[in-house]
Amino acid sequence: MRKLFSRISSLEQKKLMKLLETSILYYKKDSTIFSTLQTNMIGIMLEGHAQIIRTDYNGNKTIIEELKEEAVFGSFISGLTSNECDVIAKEDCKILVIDYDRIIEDEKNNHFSYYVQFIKNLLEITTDIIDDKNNRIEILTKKSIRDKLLEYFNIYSRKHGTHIIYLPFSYTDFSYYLAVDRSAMSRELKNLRDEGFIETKGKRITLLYR
Amino acid sequence: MRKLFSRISSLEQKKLMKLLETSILYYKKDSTIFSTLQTNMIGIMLEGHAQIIRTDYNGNKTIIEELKEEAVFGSFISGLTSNECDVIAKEDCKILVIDYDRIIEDEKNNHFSYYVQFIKNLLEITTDIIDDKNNRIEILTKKSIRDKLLEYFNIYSRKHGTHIIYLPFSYTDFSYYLAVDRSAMSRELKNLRDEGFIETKGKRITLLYR
DNA sequence: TATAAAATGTTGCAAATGCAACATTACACT
DNA sequence: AGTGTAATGTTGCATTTGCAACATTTTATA
Repeated sequence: MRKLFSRISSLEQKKLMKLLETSILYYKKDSTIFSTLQTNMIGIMLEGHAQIIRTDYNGNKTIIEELKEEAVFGSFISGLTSNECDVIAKEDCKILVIDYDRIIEDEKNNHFSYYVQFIKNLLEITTDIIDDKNNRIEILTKKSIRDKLLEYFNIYSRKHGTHIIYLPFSYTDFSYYLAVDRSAMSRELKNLRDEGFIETKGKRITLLYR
Repeated sequence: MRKLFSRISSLEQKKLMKLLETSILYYKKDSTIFSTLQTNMIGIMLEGHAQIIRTDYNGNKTIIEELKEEAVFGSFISGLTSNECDVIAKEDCKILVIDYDRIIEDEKNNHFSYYVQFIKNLLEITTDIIDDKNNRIEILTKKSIRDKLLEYFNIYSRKHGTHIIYLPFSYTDFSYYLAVDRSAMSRELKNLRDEGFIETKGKRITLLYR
């Protein structure tokens, strides 16, 4: 994962945070970090662990994203706008908050090299995010559950250069990621097993084709 | 739409293009601009009009994106990686090509204010793109065709602040965007009409609910 | 304006999937 | 270790959707 402060020394980092008038916020376990309202804010998880959670009209909760250390998040990144999403601290968290508009609008900081580096890092992170979103869209546009699974496997396999997949989330969350019914997905995984395309053991899936 | 060269004078723009060693390429109508291979390149359509087109294993072609003047495109933006996508000129085109790696890696240019402005512009464009991708994902994750349509309508309506929708593409392409069968979508639109939720006339859809 | 080509509308049918309900297993917490 | 909770596996059934085939309308092009 790319980092927001790579190629920036800790001294420069301090100057930068002064420049951007960032603030550091602390949250206790189980407290709400962001609600939908705050917009144009970028959060960087310095310490701790949180989850972006959506609650739909039925009250069902789904984990949209896991936020570990170094994770960058915010409304414009995660698509929180107009959705009923909250960011909930699963441990005590220390979060750096930056006003996105300040980054873009201020011109007086342009001559600080570390400031430019910071923006480049942010640009790299956003293009990585686009890449992830493109992958998900590629998967979601497949018509059948089988094709969605296989596309996920292909992308994972290509990215990691391996035929053994370790699911980074539970099967329940996996079905949400693919936007299909969990039990139907389970059925299709069984079909793929029976037909000899894959082997599974827990969250490890081995691709047997090709 | 945001522009890559906003807040940059034409003189600075020239300097910038020298700095980044950009090149301007000309393409005749119906010629192929990008094939899948070229990666890490950003294209800016200066003059003309092109389409990003995917050809699947059946030979079916679908328009992924329309590229009009000022449009920014490239593998990392459009998810062209590993897909059978081509960019085809529909008119004679004049395209500015920039090596993305050069933007990110070079540090010697950091002190040019217009260079920083350029990167900021690029950052803004990428965050806008993320926003679009998030919207599409939001739509694609709906289970039924009806819900996909309604979600599209809602997002459009919110963005444009109107209850009258002018589809920016054909119904055929619309069904591709929603990743559903065209005839099934047509059927569902008819249902929505019959139930009094919408009125349609060509590509104009009027929302009657709420 | 004529004609071909593309887009759109419509329908029957088969197949895939969502849904619900329940059994079984894994996991977390005390 | 024991107990409650969450995750996963399984299956029948109703519904939705994709697919195919064709009619009709619109658009593009000579």
